[in-house]
Amino acid sequence: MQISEVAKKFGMTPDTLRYYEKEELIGPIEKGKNGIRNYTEKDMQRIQFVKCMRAAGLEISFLKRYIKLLDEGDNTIKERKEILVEQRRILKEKLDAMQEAYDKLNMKIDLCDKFSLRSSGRENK
Amino acid sequence: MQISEVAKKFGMTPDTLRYYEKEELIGPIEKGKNGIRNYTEKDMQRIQFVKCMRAAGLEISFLKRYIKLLDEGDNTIKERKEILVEQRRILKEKLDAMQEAYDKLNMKIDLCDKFSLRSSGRENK
DNA sequence: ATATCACTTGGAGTCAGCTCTAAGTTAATA
DNA sequence: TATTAACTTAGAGCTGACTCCAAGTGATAT
Repeated sequence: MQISEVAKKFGMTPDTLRYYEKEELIGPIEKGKNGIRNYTEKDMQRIQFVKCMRAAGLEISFLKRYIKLLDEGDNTIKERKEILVEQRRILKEKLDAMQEAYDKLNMKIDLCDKFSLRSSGRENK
Repeated sequence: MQISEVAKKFGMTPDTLRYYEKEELIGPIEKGKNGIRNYTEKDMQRIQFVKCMRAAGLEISFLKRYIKLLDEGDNTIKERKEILVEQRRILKEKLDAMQEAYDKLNMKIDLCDKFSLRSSGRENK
C-alpha cells in the first residue's frame, strides 16, 4: 500500500508518516526500485499502535525507545515491561486529571442550566 | 499573597503565573505601590480552575474566551454554556482515546508477564 | 513529446505553551 | 552604605510534534 492511501486510512498525512519513519517509530518501510514506499500489513499494525499511543499523548521519545526494544527481541521483555508500566502510570495520572476537569465542566454546565431555569421561571410569573 | 508563594502553592513557576495573567486567564492582579502583585483568595480560585483545565489539556485560547465572558456577567451564560459543552465534548473524546491506550498498555503488560512466567516455567523443568 | 501526478529528499517554518534573560526597582540585612 | 533577595518588565529562546517547501524523479495520459 502506498503512502497516501495509508495516510488516508489512518486519518493522518503522508508527512506525518515519513516523520514517524525518520524518528524510527515505524519502518523502515520497504521501497520499490523507484524509491516509493510500500507499506505491509505489519507496518500498518505498528502505525495503528503508534497512532493510538500518540492520541493518548505518549511521547515520541518513549515510543522510539519501546519500538527499538521490540525489534531487539525476547531478551528485552523485562526492560519493555518497565517502560510500559511507567507509561501506564503517567497515563493514569493524566486520565485522573482529565476526569477531574470533566466533572468540573459538568458541574459548571449544570449551574448554567439551573440559572437559566430560575430566570425563565421568573419571566413566566 | 506574593507571586512565589502562590506559585509554590500550586506547583507552578512565577513565570507561568505572569504568563497566564498576560494572556488574561487570570487577573489583572492588584499591585502594591511598589508594583508587586498581591494575589487574593478570588485570584487563587481562578488559578485553581485554570490549572485544572490546563492539566486536562484545554487550550489557553478557550480559557481566555470563557473567562472574558465570566467577567462580563450573567447575560453571557448561554454563550458560556455553549463553550463549556463544546469543551466537554473535546475532553470526552480525549478521555476515550486515552482509555483505549490505557487498556492496550495493560494488555501488553499482561503479555510481558505471561511470557516471563512461561520462560521461567521452562527453566524450572 | 509533454504535461500531469504522486511520489522522493533535506531542511526550513510553524504553533502552543511555556521558560529564560537582561536590566531595573525596592526593601531588608550586614 | 553596600549587598542581597525578591520582585518588575519586555522580549528572546526553547521544545515537541508536526507541517510545509523546493527541487527532483518516474509512470501514466494526451
